Parts: sequence; C-alpha cells; structure tokens
Amino acid sequence: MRSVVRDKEATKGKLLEAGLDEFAEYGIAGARVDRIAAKAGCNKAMIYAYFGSKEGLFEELLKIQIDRMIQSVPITPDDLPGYAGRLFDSYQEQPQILRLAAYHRLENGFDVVPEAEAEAYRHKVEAVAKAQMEGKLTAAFDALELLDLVVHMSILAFSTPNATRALVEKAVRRLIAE
Amino acid sequence: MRSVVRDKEATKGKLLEAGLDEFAEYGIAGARVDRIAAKAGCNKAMIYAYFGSKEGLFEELLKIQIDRMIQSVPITPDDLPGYAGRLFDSYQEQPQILRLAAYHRLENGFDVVPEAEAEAYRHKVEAVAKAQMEGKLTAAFDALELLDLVVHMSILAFSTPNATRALVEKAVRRLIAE
DNA sequence: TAGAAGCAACTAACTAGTTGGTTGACACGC
DNA sequence: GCGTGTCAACCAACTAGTTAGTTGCTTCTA
Repeated sequence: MRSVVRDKEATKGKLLEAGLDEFAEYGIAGARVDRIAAKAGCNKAMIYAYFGSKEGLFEELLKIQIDRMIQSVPITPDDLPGYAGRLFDSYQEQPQILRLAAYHRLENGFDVVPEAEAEAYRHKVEAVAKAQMEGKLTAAFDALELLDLVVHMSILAFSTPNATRALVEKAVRRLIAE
Repeated sequence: MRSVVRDKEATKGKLLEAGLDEFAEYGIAGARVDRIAAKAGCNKAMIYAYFGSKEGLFEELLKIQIDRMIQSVPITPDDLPGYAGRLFDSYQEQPQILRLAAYHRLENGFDVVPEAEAEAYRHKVEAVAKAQMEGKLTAAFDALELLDLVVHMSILAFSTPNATRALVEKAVRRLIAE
C-alpha cells in the first residue's frame, strides 16, 4: 500500500498548490518560501529538495498551470468568439493563472516562454491559418495576428473590472466580421 | 541665486527618476531602496524624508506618470483607432509606465485607482457617449464598454511581441465598424 | 536495515527604515 | 565686505527584523 504520511508526490503537490496561491498573490519577488512551506504543511527544506529554488518552484508551477489551461480550452478556429469566451471563463475561474503569467512576463519578458506553450501556440496559429484557407474565417488578418488579438481580448479582465464573457465574445465577433 | 548643490526639488526629481527605472524593472516588492538612492546619487534617508516610504515614492511616481500620459494623449472620440494608436505609441516610447501600472494593478487590484485617473476616465466615457449620441460613433457598445475595449487594445504589446500600431488601429477600426 | 522522506535549527546575507550629527546657503547686523 | 546665527538639506552608520538557502540528524517504510 502506498504511504500516506511520507509520499514524495503528495508533498510536491502540496507545495505546488501552496506556491500557486502565494506566487499569484505576491508575485515572484514578493512570495515567501516560509509562507509556502507553512501553507503546504511541511518544511521549507522540501522546496529545495524537490524544486531546487524558489524560482524553480515557480517555473514548474507555471508550466503545469499553462499545460492545464491549454488542455482544458482547445481552440475552435471556426468559433473564435466562443474560444475567447471560454478562455475568459477559465481566467475568471482561475484568476491565479493570469496573475502568474503576468508576473512571469513582467520579470522575464517575452523571451522566456516555456517551449510547451510556444509549441501549442504554433499549432493554434496553424489551425487558424487552415480555417482561413478553407474560407471559414476572415483573411483580414494574418493568422498569428488574429490569434494574438483573440487571446488578448480574452484577458480583458486584466484591464477592466467591467469585463464580461459576453463583451469579449461580441468584440471578437466584430474583429472577425467579413 | 538658487543653490544647485542643495536643492530639494532637484533631489526629489532625481529620486523620482531613479525610482521609475527601479520600480519598472523590478516591481514594487522587487525594488530596492538602496539601489534607488545610489542611482539618484543621494542618501536613501532622502526617500523617507520626501516620500515617507518605498511605497510612498512609488505612488507619487505612478501618479506623475499617469498624469503625464493623460495630458500627452487626449482622447479623440471621433477617431478611436487613432487614439488607440497614439496610446500604443506612447507605451512603446515609455514602456515603464505600462510596467508600473501592471505591477500596481497586480499588487493592489482595481480598487486603488488614483482619483485623477478615475476622473479623467469618466470624462473620456462622457466624450465617447456624446460622440455616440451625435451619431459619430457606433452605438453597438455602451460608452464605458467601448472605451475599455479601445484602451485594452492599445496595450496589445503586453500580450504579444508582434504588436504594431497599425494592427491596433486596424483592430479598433473593426470594433467600431457599423 | 537501507535508504528515502522529513524537519528543527542554523547561517550569512540582505533589507526597510532611523538617527545623530554635519554641511552649505543665506539673511542680517555691523 | 565680513562674521555669524539659523535652518533646511544631507548623509554615514546603525538597528532590528527578515530572507533564501543549508545541514545534521530523526523517522518512517518497503
């Protein structure tokens, strides 16, 4: 039987969960390893044993969250308003991811994008381009431009507290109108 | 004649300038008062004499930068694409403001908006509403929604390195198309 | 019983903020 | 033109608390 008291994966999971809360709330520089350890209910030495450093924990955390987001919101090139709306909803449900990504971008710029994310993005651009070639989608924008615009619209809540899913969908509908 | 060596306003100015660089690069939690003082070429006690605290310096700094931005980019309700484009250009010229604002929003939420900014925003909403009533602007969105969308579009560079002024203008043109 | 999991206690470095005293500019009387 | 009292501007050095990261030892499980 699997140990419940001493379980490496369970401990890592608890640290990742506690780190998510902490980093989302305070950012990378503002996060405190002692608070993370306390929230996870284990010693902070575990952070260094399993993730090497505070930044190591953050990177792994971000990667997992981005993967989860990519998995849970697949692109629908022939329904970009719906895609933007679903992204918007995901961010509303888990605002931590948006905050994590924002802090990461502010501290690292665009250069340090996890390869998994870049790869997924390339696939999405291709999907958009395909839909454009098939005439299902406006050719008014390059595929990359269009995807950038749609993704940007989905984070409208970053700019205003008045953002709603309906507004995001409506805006994207107008962006791609023929 | 005014002293050049001991000049309160000049020292405050140097601290504000040094703080702008520091806070834009490292955020509020990541900024170091010793570095700010060193960059400004004066003692860090001056920060506490003139601004009360690290946060005090940040708040004053942000207010000044926002005022400057509001002054330098007036809204043109009958040319929203141009307005978004000019905002975009301003952010490109002074990326620090966007970073400052982003850090501030991440650490304080939407609640703590400087009154000057809120007031200027209300004026802009009214200007948009007026243009809508005069039939110069689409009535497809509420005035507030529309302004939120346009302002959000202008920070496209926050989402993608591929952002250009032309793209921002084009997107806004489509948003407000009849 | 070997080895992995876990932690209390520690360290060395750093950090925001303070303090007591110094320095330069200038007004004023002579 | 010159001493001089005053005060704002300024700073080196300090404090008290915090921080990321480490280590040597204990505990649990297969």
